Amino acid sequence: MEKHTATRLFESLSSGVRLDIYRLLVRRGLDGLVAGEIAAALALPANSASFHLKGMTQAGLLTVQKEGRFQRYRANLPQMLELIAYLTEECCAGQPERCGAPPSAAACCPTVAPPPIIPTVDES
Amino acid sequence: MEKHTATRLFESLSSGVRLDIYRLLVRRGLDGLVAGEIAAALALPANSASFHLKGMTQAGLLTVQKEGRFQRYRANLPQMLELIAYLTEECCAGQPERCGAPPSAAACCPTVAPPPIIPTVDES
DNA sequence: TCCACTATTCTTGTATTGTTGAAATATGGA
DNA sequence: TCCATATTTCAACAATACAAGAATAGTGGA
Repeated sequence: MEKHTATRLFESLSSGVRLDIYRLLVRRGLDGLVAGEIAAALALPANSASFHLKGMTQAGLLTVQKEGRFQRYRANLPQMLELIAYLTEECCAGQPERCGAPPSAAACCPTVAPPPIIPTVDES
Repeated sequence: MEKHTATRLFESLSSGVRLDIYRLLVRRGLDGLVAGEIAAALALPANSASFHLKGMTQAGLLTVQKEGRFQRYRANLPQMLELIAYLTEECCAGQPERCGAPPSAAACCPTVAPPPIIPTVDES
């Protein structure tokens, strides 16, 4: 994943309105919701909802499907998994045992070649 | 997790500079880096690095520890796991089997190819 | 004490984002 | 065709974020 893609996804989730939209759609899963339902559920003006839905879709966070005069939006979960993988890439320099996170997080250390860590002073 | 906490975390990751800082610190794991090393590694002016580090720390994305005249920063991985859990709460209306995998597990285990959680609508 | 080093804070200018109301586009039915 | 519904686009304004330079605070050694 490219950095620009990642920052666009995070930016999409950095507003309360868009975070609400995303979580609502995550809960709906496959069913998704049409634009009007989303606006109604969150008490948003239609144009405001449309503004955010467009941005989230362009960022890759949502998918949209035309249904007559409705637009059905769904959360793009695989994209979210890629984002998390990008975020935790080369976690703990590929040494899971050094990972300071709980056991469930130890799995965030993929078995990739040791990364080119910047030269640093060897602290104790 | 409260919504405001989540949006602040996402906002922290929505700039290229801060995303670079976070990923750098994720790779360093428990060792972390002091402010000057971070600025040097990313070719940032010291005041710019300090500005972003402060924001990320206040958001809860990083932790900081004083070491003499140095400030050692580390990625707050447990907080990231909480964030992911918040994001995928009640995924698919509480029927995770419809996703193909538990979100919390899938989120932090991208060692295998990301599973097709939801068959997304073809957006091309 | 003075000095070098580390890091942060302050200030200013610029750019971007979010919200609102009004208008426009697209679809399906009478 | 005409009309109601669903959604998007446009325009304007306030609010906020970012970057860079200068100045300030804290630490440790000579």
